[in-house]
Amino acid sequence: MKPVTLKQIAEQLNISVTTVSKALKDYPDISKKTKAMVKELALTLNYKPNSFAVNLRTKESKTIGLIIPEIVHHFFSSVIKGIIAQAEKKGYLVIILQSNESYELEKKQIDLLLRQRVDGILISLANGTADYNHLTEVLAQDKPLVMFDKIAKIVKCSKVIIDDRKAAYVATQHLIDTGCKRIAHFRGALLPQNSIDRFLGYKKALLDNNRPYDPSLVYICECGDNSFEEGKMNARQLLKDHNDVDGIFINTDLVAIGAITEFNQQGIKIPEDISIVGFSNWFMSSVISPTLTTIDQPGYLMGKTAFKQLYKEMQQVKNKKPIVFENIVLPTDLVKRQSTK
Amino acid sequence: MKPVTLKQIAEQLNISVTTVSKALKDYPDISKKTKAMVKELALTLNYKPNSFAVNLRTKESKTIGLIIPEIVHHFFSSVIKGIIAQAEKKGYLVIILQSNESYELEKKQIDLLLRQRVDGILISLANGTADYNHLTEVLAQDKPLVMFDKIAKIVKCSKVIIDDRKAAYVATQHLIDTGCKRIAHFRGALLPQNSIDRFLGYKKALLDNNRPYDPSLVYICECGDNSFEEGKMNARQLLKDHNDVDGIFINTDLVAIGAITEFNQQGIKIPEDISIVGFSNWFMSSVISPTLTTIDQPGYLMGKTAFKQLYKEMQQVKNKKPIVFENIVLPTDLVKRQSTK
DNA sequence: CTCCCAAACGAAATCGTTTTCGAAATCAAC
DNA sequence: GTTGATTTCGAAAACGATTTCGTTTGGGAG
Repeated sequence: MKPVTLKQIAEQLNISVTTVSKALKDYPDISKKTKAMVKELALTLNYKPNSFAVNLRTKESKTIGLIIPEIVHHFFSSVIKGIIAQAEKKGYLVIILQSNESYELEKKQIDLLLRQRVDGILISLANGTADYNHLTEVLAQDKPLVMFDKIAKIVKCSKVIIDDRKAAYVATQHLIDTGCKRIAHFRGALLPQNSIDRFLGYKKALLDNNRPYDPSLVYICECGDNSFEEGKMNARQLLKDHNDVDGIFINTDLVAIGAITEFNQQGIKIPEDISIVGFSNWFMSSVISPTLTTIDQPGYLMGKTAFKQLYKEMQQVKNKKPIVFENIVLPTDLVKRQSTK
Repeated sequence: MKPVTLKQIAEQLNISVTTVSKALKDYPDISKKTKAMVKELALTLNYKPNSFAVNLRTKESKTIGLIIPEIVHHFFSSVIKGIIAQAEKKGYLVIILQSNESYELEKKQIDLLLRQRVDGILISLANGTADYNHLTEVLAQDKPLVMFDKIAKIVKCSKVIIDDRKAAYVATQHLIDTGCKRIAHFRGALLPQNSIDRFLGYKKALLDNNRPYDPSLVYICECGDNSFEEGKMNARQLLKDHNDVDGIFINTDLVAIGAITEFNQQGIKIPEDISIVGFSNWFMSSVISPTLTTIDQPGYLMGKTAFKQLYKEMQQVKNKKPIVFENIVLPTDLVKRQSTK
């Protein structure tokens, strides 16, 4: 009933706990005979080391924490999958917490993870996070912290991101290259770095092509939930405000799909009347009609890369070496489909 | 740098570790003055109890394990969200593992979780799982185990499910009621209980309405990955095999959406030529054109409920009471949309 | 002044491992 | 038969907290 301990094995074999421990870990100073004996009994008793005791001694938990704004989200769940897969390979377990885009929660969760003595933390910031003391506290303890996707440039730690600005630039340039004259932008929330960078890429592409930048063509959503509904709303508003827009670069595929749906319903033709480029390459974008031109954002790879970097840093800490921060930028691709000419 | 311990606090205040521990936990035999002193220093030193040490003594980890076949999946990620939200409320952390539909992995992961001494386990079975020794091992240790969604009826533990058979019956009946004469079924993989029950519901609805059951109308997919492509393939095959089918009940929304796309491309009209009912009420099904009639499967609620049941059982164990198993069946709804008349 | 009781604190055992440092035993060599 | 080296094992001290019993102290009652 109660889990088997080293002590019980030792007593049954009339040897010491020390010997049992060493035998199971193949220490060289234990005879083959004893080792065989111990291992066999351990197996039949179904012995499993008590991780608390092990961790307490070794000061390693073989566990990492993951804080993410939202789990039910294709991109983020791909990231999670990448992280978990990679972590498992290296023998690490992952504790997942969802910040719900709340700074307060995020703070509490960092605290929880530190109490839990995780070996490292992966985090994608909540939109509301503007103060970084909870993060620097982690770093001050020499505990590896890697930020991904939604990061804060100011915090001195490793980061795994895509080049949002460049990707947005490419997306906008594509609209220009395919003949769009007046290009709008659905940007979503105001604050997150993603939103800022994508907006800047959009703006720069316009200016580099000697197009005027018109702020009234940029649609901001205070609610900023990047929803299907947001896309429909913005599309409706756009049709009211400007009848001359013939291209839109949209922050997120889901919003873009909302917009497409609205345009379809109102009889606006895509791409003849309006071209659309989305962002994420959510797999649904190849299913919608018309299929959506978009920027491919490699979620699984990002998760995998983020864990690899965290692992590297955990090794550095283990070897008493200083942590070397890295800034990893993953490539993105423009996926051309039917929503642009 | 290294985390603060009770000992350090004790030394700074010239009192014993015992007193510090008791003060922080508000034992009645410590004076208010000492308590205040200790608590203040603990705060300024940013003391966080070492969870390993605590767990080792108390034999509670305040951690549960979650094994799920696939994370990147709208239904499952909703379940995860429900579980995590509820767990956090009760002060539990969640370790997530993905079995990738592999029995071998699932077995290893159960072992991992037992080593980790989690207080309980939530699991949705892999399709390949047919042997349940790894699960009964958990139960034999008096460790709460709750299965959800993809369960094994044979295992004696609590389960949270929907009534797949009934839901499928309702779906099929709806096709019959709206005038379909010959109704096919895309069933996906052969093994999982879900697939079996939905098939049985489909069959029973036919027989109850004096319709012949024709096995050639049931499409099985050995790959059984419930993909968009599977839907397209099955649809293509169906058009070749039977030109008289005018209704399909499909195992999963994603497959249904694949089928719809194929039918759209081939000029088959929905619902005029063929009516379709899906399963899940994935939010994309209200976005596709035509919108998809489907069975609403409450993922978030299922996660929440599963954790609540697990929590109840963990309390029972804590209070040395026998675990009471429960079978919880959550309600489903038929959501009528454009893909049926 | 004694006795007793309550309030306030501490010593020590415990949880289950790991690891250092000796100690015992075996064996070979001289 | 002594010495030295090699195997093979164990005692004991950690790791950081919790908790059971004592022990001390002070004050009040008699």
